[in-house]
Amino acid sequence: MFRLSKITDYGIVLLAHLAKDATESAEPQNARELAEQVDLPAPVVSKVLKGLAREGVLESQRGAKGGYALARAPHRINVVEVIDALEGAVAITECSAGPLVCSHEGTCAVRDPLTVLNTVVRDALRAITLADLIDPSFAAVNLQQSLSSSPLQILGRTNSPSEEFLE
Amino acid sequence: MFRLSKITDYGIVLLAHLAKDATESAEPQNARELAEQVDLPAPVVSKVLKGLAREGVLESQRGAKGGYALARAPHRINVVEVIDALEGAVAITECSAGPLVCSHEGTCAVRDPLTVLNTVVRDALRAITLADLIDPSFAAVNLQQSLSSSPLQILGRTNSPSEEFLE
DNA sequence: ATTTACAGTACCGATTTCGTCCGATATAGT
DNA sequence: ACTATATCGGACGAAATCGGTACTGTAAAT
Repeated sequence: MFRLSKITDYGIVLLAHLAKDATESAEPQNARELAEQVDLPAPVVSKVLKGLAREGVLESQRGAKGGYALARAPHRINVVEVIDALEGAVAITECSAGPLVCSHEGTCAVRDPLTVLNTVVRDALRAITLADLIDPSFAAVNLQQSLSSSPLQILGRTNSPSEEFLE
Repeated sequence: MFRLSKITDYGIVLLAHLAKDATESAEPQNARELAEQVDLPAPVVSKVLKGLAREGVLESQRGAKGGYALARAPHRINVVEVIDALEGAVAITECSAGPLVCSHEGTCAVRDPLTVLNTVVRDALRAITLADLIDPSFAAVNLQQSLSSSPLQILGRTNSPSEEFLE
């Protein structure tokens, strides 16, 4: 299905890296060193960090001894913020391109439901924070649990899903 | 954030259209007529329908009087199936391109969590069916509810999210 | 003043996506 | 059998997007 851009992927890796070292060192880390540690080209890392700083996920310190540091504690930075910062908060669909798609019936029949889809996905990702990403126990536990439960049950719907899909 | 490709968007629109007429007419609808009804170029519609048929979301009938029909009832076709059929089930990230990203620490620290992200998103979309998309009450109800609840609560986590985000 | 490091932007190459087209194959009706 | 109708499968070209680089400007520390 849809995937994140590499830039966003890098952003998550970089933030996770910063989050792990965020315990004591309140000192900002500069882009070049960070690039070495993560083994990515320095210009790219710089670009990613700039984007995150512009949107308030990171705080930047200019000049000598400058660098980047998390703007908040890891558990208060969620994944949607990161994605929005690096890919510009585009929605799940862009009806903008085809305004006449549903012209024969006035307003499109699935536009509203698609925004619901969008909201569901965003909510799911908003619930995951940087702290979760660097928590070794997070992956194992949730991967298992999510197999037996459907997130939308919480919306009051029990539409008996997902036994008949092979994937 | 990440968005669906146009092809997938068209696919959802087409399926919703078919689902609405699926009540009685078990007769297949041909691509050309469908294209007119939805006001999309015929070759594109054809391509989309082909993809959906190949993956078993639609059933195709060749020859004269041929066309496409839903392979199952609308409530048994979910959104993830549609996306997988039309975009090839690519994952949320593609580490394949940069195998050395995390070489300095052996295995990447965030790979597993990212797969969790992927699972969460897929589960959220799997819970939504074609029947939901054409149900007028679906959008209004869930848009409202999803604002006050976090899908991940169901995973046994209560990490008190989302009051501090402006979006 | 000099050095360090972020800020912003512009740019090019590569990749992906979008839409189209064509020959082959299967079915229905005459 | 023949013909008209439709899907099947793949290939192709143009357009848009993405990934990565480079360059100039600005701010802070010594």
